Amino acid sequence: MPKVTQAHVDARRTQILDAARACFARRGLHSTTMQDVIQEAGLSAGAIYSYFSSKDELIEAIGSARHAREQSAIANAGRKADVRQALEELSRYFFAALQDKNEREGRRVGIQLWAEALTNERLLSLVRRGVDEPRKMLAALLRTAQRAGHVRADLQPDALARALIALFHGFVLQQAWDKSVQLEPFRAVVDAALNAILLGPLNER
Amino acid sequence: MPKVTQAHVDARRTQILDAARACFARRGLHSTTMQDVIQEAGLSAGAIYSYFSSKDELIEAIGSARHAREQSAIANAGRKADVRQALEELSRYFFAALQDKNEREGRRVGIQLWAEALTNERLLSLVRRGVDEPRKMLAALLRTAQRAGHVRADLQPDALARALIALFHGFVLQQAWDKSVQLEPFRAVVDAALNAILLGPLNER
Amino acid sequence: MPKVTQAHVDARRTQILDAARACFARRGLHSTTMQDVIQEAGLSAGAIYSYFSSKDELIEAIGSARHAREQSAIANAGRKADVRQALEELSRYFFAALQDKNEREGRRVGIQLWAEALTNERLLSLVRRGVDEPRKMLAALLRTAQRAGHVRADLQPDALARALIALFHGFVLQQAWDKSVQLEPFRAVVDAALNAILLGPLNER
Amino acid sequence: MPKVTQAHVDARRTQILDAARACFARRGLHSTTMQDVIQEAGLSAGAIYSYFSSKDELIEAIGSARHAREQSAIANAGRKADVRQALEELSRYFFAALQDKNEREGRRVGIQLWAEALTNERLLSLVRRGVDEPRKMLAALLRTAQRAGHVRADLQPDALARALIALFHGFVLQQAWDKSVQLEPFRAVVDAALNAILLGPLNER
DNA sequence: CATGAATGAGTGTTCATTCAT
DNA sequence: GATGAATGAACACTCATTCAT
Repeated sequence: MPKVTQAHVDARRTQILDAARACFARRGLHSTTMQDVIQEAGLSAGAIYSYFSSKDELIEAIGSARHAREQSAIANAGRKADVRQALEELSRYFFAALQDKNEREGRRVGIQLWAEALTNERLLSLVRRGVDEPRKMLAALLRTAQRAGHVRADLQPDALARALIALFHGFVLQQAWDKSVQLEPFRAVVDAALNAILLGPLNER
Repeated sequence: MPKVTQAHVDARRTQILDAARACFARRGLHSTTMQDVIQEAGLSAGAIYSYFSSKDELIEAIGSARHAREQSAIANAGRKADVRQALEELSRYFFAALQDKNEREGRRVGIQLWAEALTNERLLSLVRRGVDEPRKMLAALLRTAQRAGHVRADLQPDALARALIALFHGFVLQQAWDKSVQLEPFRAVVDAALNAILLGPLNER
Repeated sequence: MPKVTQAHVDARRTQILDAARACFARRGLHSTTMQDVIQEAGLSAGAIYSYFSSKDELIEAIGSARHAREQSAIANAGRKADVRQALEELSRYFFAALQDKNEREGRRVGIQLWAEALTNERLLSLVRRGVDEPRKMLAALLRTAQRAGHVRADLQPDALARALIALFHGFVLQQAWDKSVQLEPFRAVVDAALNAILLGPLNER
Repeated sequence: MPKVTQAHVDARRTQILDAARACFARRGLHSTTMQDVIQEAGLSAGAIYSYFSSKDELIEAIGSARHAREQSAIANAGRKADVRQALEELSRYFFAALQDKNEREGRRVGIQLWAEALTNERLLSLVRRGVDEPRKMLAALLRTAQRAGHVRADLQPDALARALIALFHGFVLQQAWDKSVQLEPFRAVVDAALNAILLGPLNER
């Protein structure tokens, strides 16, 4: 019977990841020293290294956690049978996340992971999955709708899915660069875009 | 009379910036050492430091050059009086740039500058101007068209401009993460989106 | 009345020393971490530190045990009144030890202790006694034989003893560096050398 | 035309190796920190690492230099056609080296390399060659002499060679552990042993 | 001017040891 | 007693930058 429960291990890992995320958001992936993380976490170097074997692993773990969270949220939204409902749900989720001040740190780190992925194989595969999984889900959704005549026939579902993802990624960037950027007007544009995609009775109202 | 002409100075600067860009694209802003740049440029440490006073300045200069190039291209396109023509010109420019294999390095470095901007004031202001100037230009264009009834009245020109920029930024990311991503289908979606924005006789054909 | 018997304490100490010896032989005195020893022993850090107060003490204890074992074996052999018998007994003991696969670990660690002794006073005194005690014993033996005319008069008993010890140490090294080294031919040479030392009727047969 | 000559590079390497050797002899291979070597050499960390890429490489280079020196000395001695002359030459060389106070450091480090070789493949191959090359040379010498009837027929030349090497290695150890050990009496024993090996008229005087 | 050897503060990481549970 | 998570000083090594030649 272990004296230290799995719950304790999880708590420590979370504590460390939270500290690392805060530091990375504040000073950047590379300017953050392990010393920074150590202080922020209120632990010792040894303690941190007994949970994560390197700074890179810490970075990867943050990317992983981020990926997992997004994935489950997206998968949830995608379960809606109705295209419009699913898209609305996804839109709701993303805009809610974008509004969330607590998520700000996470988004700032996320952007750094996007850049880091360009020169880090493991992060690249993580980031790719973060694009590919939602893209496939969205594309499947749109393809079904397209067959039923609810989506313009001249557009590729896959490209549409990519465009929606690009829209969100691009907005995450703009918001990170400028806190004063307004979410609502942008949301109206996205909703209009979604409506423009959808045809038929759905589109009438 | 300077022994070293301005032309020579410019050539050296360009040589160094090209070398740095190649290194940054290959190994990342932070993993690239000055030694890497020195070797790639085929110069000495001293030579490089006589043109740029620090690695940061090198990075900033690359960002600046990138900004300047984009700005002039965009300004050019924006000169068209006709909204549709202007948008088509911009779309043409961006997709041409995206297709350009020689620009691949530049885009990879660009993404890293986006991330770096989050923790580097000078880069942040550069990146912001890279968003704000095109945004203002686009927004002005769309506002004019909107007054003339050629753009849906329910959408804010500024938000529309942001969305178009987000779309491009997002696609730059996807393309950088996955070389196999197809440009054409995406372009069709963007064109459809642009058309959806534009109303009236312009939209008929 | 102690709850923990001396027998139990001894067993634990032996268990720890065996584990440490195995690790030291495998990875070297310095590359072996206490964690390695802890795992090999199947105990906890705390348990080990309650028997040995430091890694250095562990090393010293291994040296001590090694010294004690050799000393008693040599002392036994030296009890033979007859020089030839004593030398044969010693030769037998050393070559038997050298043949013993189980002793291989011990010899590997022993060599490391020889090196360590150069910078560790306590080990140095241990190693010195490991040379001096056999040397004095051998020298006394040879001196007696010399007085009886059984050993060449022109050689110093003490230097002869040193040479015999050097011969064995040197061979321990060669064997440790190369497992394929043959013992028998070397033994023949040592026996010839011993015979060359001994004169008179002893040497006749 | 390089501003820095090969001679300068060699001088720096020697300077660093000398400093490292001094430190290693004084405090041991493992207790010596790179900081120690840096101070002893009177250089900076960076300077040292531009000549040797790691502490291990420094250690190996010292081993290599030691090996090279011994090898050439031994090869020289072995050139004598006459067995007795060659053996005397070798004996002279080794005892001269053993007497040399300046070589004391080198011998102390050499012993540590012997131990290190047990857990370091590269050092092992170096140390092995340090045994095998002299052994083969000696064995060839003895084999020739044996065929001419000048060496006892019942002893294997190779084992004899090993024994001579063992004798020297063993004495290096004893001398390192105890500075007061006398060289002369030991030398008399070795000479006697060499004579015992050699037969015929050579052996008469 | 140009060079590139030299600098040295700073980095990520390790590991012998401790001590709260 | 026994445990093993936690400590933190110490380590090998890097790299942006300088400056004597």
